[in-house]
Amino acid sequence: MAKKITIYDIAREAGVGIGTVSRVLNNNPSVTPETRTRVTEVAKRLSYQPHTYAQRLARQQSETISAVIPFFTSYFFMEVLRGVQEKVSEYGYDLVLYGVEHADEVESYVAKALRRGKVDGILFFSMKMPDRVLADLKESNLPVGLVDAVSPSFDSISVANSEGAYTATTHLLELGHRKVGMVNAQSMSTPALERLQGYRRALEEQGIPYSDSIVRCGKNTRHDGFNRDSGYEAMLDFIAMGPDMPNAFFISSDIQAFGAIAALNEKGLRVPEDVAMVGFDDIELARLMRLTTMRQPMFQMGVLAIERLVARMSHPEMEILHTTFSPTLIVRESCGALMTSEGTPSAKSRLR
Amino acid sequence: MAKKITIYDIAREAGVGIGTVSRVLNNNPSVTPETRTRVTEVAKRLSYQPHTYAQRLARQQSETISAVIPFFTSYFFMEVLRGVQEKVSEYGYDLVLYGVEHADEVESYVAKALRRGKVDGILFFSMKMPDRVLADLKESNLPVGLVDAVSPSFDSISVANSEGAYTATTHLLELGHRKVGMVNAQSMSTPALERLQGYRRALEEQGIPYSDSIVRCGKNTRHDGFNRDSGYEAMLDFIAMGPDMPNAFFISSDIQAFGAIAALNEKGLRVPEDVAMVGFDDIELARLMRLTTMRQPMFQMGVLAIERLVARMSHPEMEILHTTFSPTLIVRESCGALMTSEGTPSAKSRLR
DNA sequence: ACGTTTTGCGGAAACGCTTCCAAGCTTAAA
DNA sequence: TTTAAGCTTGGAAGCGTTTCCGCAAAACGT
Repeated sequence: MAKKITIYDIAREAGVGIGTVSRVLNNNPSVTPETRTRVTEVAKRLSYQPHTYAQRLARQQSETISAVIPFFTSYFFMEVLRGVQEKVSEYGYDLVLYGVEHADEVESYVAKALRRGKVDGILFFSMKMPDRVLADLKESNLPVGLVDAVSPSFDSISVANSEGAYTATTHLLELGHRKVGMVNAQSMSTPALERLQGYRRALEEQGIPYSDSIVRCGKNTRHDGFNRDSGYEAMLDFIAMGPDMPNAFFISSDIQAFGAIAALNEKGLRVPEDVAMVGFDDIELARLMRLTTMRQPMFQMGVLAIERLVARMSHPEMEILHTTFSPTLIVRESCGALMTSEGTPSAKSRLR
Repeated sequence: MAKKITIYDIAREAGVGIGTVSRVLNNNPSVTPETRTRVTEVAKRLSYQPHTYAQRLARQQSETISAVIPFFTSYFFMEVLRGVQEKVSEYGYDLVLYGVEHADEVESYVAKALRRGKVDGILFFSMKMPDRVLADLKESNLPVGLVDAVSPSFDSISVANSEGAYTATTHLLELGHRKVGMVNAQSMSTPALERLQGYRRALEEQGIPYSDSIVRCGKNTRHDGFNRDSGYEAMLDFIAMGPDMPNAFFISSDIQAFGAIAALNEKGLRVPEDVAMVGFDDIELARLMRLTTMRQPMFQMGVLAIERLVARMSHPEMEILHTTFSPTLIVRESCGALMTSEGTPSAKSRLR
């Protein structure tokens, strides 16, 4: 390792004081152009690199934002994270990533993050946090943003889950389906709960009684049930109902919808001919699979989350802002809306 | 913000010196049990949190590992990153993430990362770096690991691309296909190039002349062409060949294969009945899509990358290690191997 | 009883920066 | 010419730790 160069080396070499060196390096205007160039040149010649942590200690700020994500890797988070990452680097901050699996990990993480000065701001993704943690967070005055979660005390970016589910279900209803089932995720999850509500509301609005018997959730709990296998299991369960099985489904995530399609195909049933469905998320592969779904502006949510957080970092007293995106219905073929009059999918469309 | 508590506050409150406080906090054994408990109690009472950056400055190390990733978000990287993240937090390091789009960004990033003490180690993903950058990196003595890339001067974790392509192509050949085309990614990309070589070798080994005319790459260059649209475009191009079109394809990534399938379906062609194909990666959805593919142990690659990096951080003089994983052939239905004797896919299988 | 070692501890120094203050020099105003 | 007001500048102080050095007291050996 080449010997470490500090501002003292530069000062000596350039025949100035360390204060001047620091001023030059930080573009402080009160330095004559001559001194400035001299110092700059020496710095370049010695290929000086400031010590990040010394700066952070002296400046009392970290230039770091952290993101706390449950179930690291799921298409939804990845997409949001892309927006986050882009914006973070645009602002010149560092992005440190924490993946947590259980609620207790959040707690221990928060404790660490609260180490004075460690981060300038934190983004929590889809986390349901214990009240005590929320209180600690609030008391610490650390800028915090919530993504896909809501709490009165912090800024949040979320999606109108209930509304989206309502739209999806209504779409199916308007297509003439009377028996619309739902494949849901684990009911402990807030988005899952909200989507269930929207589904229910749509049904009731059309005078169709809600029934627990046609709402299922697979047993696989990974990612709170927002996974392929949970959808697969749930659909297998439905198929076992025989003729009583619903012929249309609102499915609480695209990835579960893919699992459901797999289950249907295995049993010789086809989408949308035999079963119509609408998903939720609009992940990249939904387009490929021709899945009708509710689009969430994931990338944009990530971008906005950082913009908001940065704004709060500079204006801590800013009023708390909650932004809810309304998912939009993307009609593809899985809902059957694009079927030709003969009852077969249009030329472009064949879902398996 | 509650007033900041420092070791001085603890020292005063506990009636000891700061040295002792520090020793207690760092589990240095030369402190009597009584003093230790007294200090510990005071620390807890004041809910002391050490200042991370002061520690890093004094200790001269960052407890941070960074990952530099091109094209943030692609299934491959995400999966590897999951392994990385898991291991990093197990070791108690911070993970800071950099997404870069162009080679020049890498350069400026490396410059920043080399700021003394900023990170304890860096992982580069699938990056082809200018020699000068490699030299700088080497000279800096900073522990570096390469994932999905190789260079003589650094540890690396990669996949036997050529071998994998060879296996995939051979599989198709053994199934009786004589005209096997290839959908490739951008040829600037090393993995793409290596996969092409493997494909070619397989052909030649079976006495089939290689022909440029049945190797295509879509124009979409996002992610170096490892994306859905590039596969879609390439396949459309093939279809335009009419009867001369190959009836089997090795496709350089699963995601491209999905695009290719979409193109085929649009034109009324079916997989595997009309066209057989083998992909590469085995991303989660490959299973769902019944795509025969070459599996890369992505998660495990991430884990190993960190283990290796941490090992190098403690033993800088350790001999440089290159690990190459051999992808394994996962036979599903897209290759046609599972067709029943009647020439139709088996019960479970229907790829569109 | 008296050296000699060991143990526990206090606090200065160091880590490498930013920032503030005082001082030297100019330049402008009176 | 004198005084006031700007500029530049050097360097001390401060950020919150860790660590090293030295000292006193305790433990040990004889």
